[in-house]
Amino acid sequence: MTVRTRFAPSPTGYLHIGGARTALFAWAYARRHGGQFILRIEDTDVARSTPEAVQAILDGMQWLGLAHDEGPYYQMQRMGRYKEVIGQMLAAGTAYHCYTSKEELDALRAEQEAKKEKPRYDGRWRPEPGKTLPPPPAGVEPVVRFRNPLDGVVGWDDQVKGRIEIANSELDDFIIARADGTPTYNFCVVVDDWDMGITHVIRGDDHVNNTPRQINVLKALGATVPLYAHLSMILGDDGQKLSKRRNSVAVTDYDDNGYLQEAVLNYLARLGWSHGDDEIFSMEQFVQWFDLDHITASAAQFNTEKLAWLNAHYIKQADDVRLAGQAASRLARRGVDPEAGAPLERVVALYKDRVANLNELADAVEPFCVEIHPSAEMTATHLTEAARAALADLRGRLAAADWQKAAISQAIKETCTARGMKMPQVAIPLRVVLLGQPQSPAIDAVVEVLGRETVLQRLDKHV
RNA sequence: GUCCCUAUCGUCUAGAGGCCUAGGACAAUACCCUUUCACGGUAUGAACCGGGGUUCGAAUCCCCGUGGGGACGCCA
Repeated sequence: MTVRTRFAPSPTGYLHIGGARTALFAWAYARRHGGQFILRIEDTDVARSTPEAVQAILDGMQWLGLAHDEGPYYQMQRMGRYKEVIGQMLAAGTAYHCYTSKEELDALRAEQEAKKEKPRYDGRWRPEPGKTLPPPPAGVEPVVRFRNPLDGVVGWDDQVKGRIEIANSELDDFIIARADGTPTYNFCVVVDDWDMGITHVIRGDDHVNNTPRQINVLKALGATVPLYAHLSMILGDDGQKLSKRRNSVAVTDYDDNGYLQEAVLNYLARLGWSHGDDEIFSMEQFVQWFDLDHITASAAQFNTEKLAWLNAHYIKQADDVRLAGQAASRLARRGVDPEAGAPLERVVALYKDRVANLNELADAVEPFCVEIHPSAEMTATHLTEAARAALADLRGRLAAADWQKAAISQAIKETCTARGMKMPQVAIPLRVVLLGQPQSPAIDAVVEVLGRETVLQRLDKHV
């Protein structure tokens, strides 16, 4: 049996970080076992689903590199099939028409809540041997309800949480088709998972409570029940439920915020799953190692600092050309011409082991591309008379120097000696003049990469 | 209210009865490196939710509390 997993988001918003992890795990499981990963768009909520959201999900999946082998399937395009199955169930007696109005249902619910009972449908239209149903009220379009078993328990061996059993008496006859004939979620999922031959349902644990209902329908249909693995939820940095207001929830936000895909993927993989003490690993390794046995059953809190650490790690590893491209596009977005200054690949090489994200990298690179304007405060602090004199001295030496690190370093050292100054007393004012900041990578390397023309020109502005 | 899930350092986690005086990682602290700031290196502090069992022995198994989460829709 080949493994078939699926990711089934509803297109009502962006691909959020929790969904991304679910997708990652389902994808990895299919890859691990040489199976197929299927993408299914659950768009039956016509009021909330949008084509933009579908696109956002597709974009998010693509950014992460989670390619699907089949799909995307759209539930709205499968209406005929759902109706066909509903017809079969009605004929087989595993489903029935219910004429209870929404008002009656509300009243029933209120009554049950008043009695501190679990709100549930009371089965008034459920056909039973020897039971006489009232005549269908005129002009009322019925809903279709699933005829859930009355007793016994539904159970499954959850691949993450272990054995879960729920008494059928806890379940009621839920609606599988609305009065307008459209099928409902719990029913569509069942038909889809069945038709698509899904072997492993890997999804968020907010679906644990849907699972017994779905299993009952599957059984009524004579379908094979897949294996279920329910992933616990991801909490925000603050330990609260993820919210759009407080957290970065859309995966593409991470792109905007300067994160590399491999950092996000590695972080997500490690959030709720582990492989011994391994913290840093490639997607190839992840796919080789991934299993359902090492998934945590409890909720995990998102830790932005750890993500940042991973991101810094992957930036250090990244190819200079790739980083230069990233810096260039981020600069361009700020209206900075990335071609205007020193060669980006060389600049980026200077900063790649000092920054935690791509936006910081762009910040660092920017002074190499645009005219800089050190603040008055900055110049007042660092460009003292002595400093200016030293820089003037250095300018002369640099103008004549061979343009390579060793010679540049030599020129700076000579200036120090000539002026009777310590290295930082020259290097820091030089940084301020060249980059507008008192800190930078090794000053000789900065000078070299910036280029003679720019260096002399910036020196001239201040000395 | 009912049902379901869950509980190891601040955080992510290792741990499947003795290997645990509980390991790793992020973060924190200290020191080292250093031409500034970073990076890097070394070290330190930091946890088994509480109570009962079971057992020669429990972080690991069971029960009860407590905390957290979820579900109870003609939403998905």
